[in-house]
Amino acid sequence: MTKFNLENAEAQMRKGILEYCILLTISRGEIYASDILKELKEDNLIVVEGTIYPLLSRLKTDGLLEYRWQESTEGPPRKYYKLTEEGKNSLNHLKKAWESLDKSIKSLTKKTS
Amino acid sequence: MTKFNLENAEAQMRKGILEYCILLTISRGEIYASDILKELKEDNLIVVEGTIYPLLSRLKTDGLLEYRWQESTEGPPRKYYKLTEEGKNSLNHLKKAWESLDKSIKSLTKKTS
DNA sequence: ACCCAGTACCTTGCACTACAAGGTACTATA
DNA sequence: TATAGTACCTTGTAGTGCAAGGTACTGGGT
Repeated sequence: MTKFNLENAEAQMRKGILEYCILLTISRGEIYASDILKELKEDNLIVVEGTIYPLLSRLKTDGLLEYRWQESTEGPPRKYYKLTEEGKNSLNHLKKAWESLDKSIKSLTKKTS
Repeated sequence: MTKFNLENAEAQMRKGILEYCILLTISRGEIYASDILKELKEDNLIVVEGTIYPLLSRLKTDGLLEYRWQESTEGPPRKYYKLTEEGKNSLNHLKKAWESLDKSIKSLTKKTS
């Protein structure tokens, strides 16, 4: 017997939005994975390492991101990511998609209340 | 070589939100699957049959929804769904989750611009 | 010299979701 | 008795996030 899992449902809600959030964060300037995680946590977005590394790799392979290595005095070298032109374009599209979705939900909520 | 697929990315964005949208729609009163689809399309939310039927079944199994059969003069009988008390509770939680997410994105966007 | 904590990268296997494609069955109309 | 329209449902696949684990660099303590 399955039981409705609210935490899971909320996690599902965050899915898919993540890509948009990461592109948004990188658009502010060069940044590396661990710091992206910290930034997102500050805005109450829960993400973990196992999620972000494969995602960054995929976005790099897809041509939305590029990176350079930089030495660190506090540990291993870091990969600093930034958006490519294509990445900036895609971010703009995702922004429109988000706004459209936001509008749809607001419309639905309005009808309901 | 994979290529970034914007439509897919936008579809991913809608994932997880769907459950919330369906509960919202049903909370307005008894309704059956095909009409839920029409309502969501009116608000620019793309959903298809193969998505909604398993989802409704799951929400019923989880105790968030209940339904009754009703004959139709225009075709086969329909399943009219409505929220249970637990369903109303979960909807409230999902609403809060959505608002939190919305807030996070707005905060991120603000920093960026 | 050695170990350990902290940082930063990455991979593998699993669970979950949406979708495409197909199927069943009822009604009304020609 | 076909055909179109409605409404239900299932199966297989692709894509995503996560938990858990692994590698490797730095610096501080003993």
